[in-house]
Amino acid sequence: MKIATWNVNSIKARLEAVTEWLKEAEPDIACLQELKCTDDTFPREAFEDLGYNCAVHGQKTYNGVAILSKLPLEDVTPRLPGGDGDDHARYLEAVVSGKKGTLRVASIYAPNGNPIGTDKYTYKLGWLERLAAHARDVLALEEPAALMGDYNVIPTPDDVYDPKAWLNDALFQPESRAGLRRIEYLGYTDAFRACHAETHQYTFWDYQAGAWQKDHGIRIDHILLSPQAADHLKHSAIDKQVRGRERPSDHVPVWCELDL
DNA sequence: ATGCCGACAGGATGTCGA
Repeated sequence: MKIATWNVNSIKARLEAVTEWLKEAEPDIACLQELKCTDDTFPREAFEDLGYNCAVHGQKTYNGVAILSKLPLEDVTPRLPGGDGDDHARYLEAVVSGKKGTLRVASIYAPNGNPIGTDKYTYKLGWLERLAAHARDVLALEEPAALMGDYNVIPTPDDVYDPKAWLNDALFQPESRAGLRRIEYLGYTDAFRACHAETHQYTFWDYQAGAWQKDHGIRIDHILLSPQAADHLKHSAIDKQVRGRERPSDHVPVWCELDL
């Protein structure tokens, strides 16, 4: 089973790019983030025509997450537990049944958190804490699970072209990195890191300052696997070439293959 | 030190992203 995640930065602006990539990459499951559209304006027909079922948790202008799946989606659940009053559409979870059992998948769009020292940064750290608490509950189910999406966290200095340039950014703060690490230390595996020893592999390049041309990227989109899923991990990769196409998202797809 | 670019809402230019 091939599962993927991609922050598309507006599904309306990216519909052609996304359908083109789906046709060539042929993931069984694709988690999308930053739809920037409501449920009723999500272009589900375009994906259903390619054989995908759609679960959507949208929001006008900001955020919005979806799960596309060639297998039927069950137990579709939007929103992280806790965080009363949090109306951001940043989390969507569902269960699919494969040939060898179920896989729980989550499409995640963690807050950016900039600038540091503001309530946006506090919100980011609190959101990551809520995610960790939920990840712990998912882990207790002792089943294959993949929590994947835009975590908006650079895990280590090896995941950024120039660590010094990001020292004052919310994505690279010790507290942000600890928030991601806390989830990994519960027992989750970073699928890409588990498959690749080489450093400086990126999933995001800013639109500005020729970041793509200079390979000034950061790795912030991650697939975290529960032990029962990691046991079936075969391969993982970043579809970097997508960033060089017409009207690209600033993020590219990350995927992994599970023997499920 | 700040903007660079791009999407959105709205109908000019400010907000947000990372």
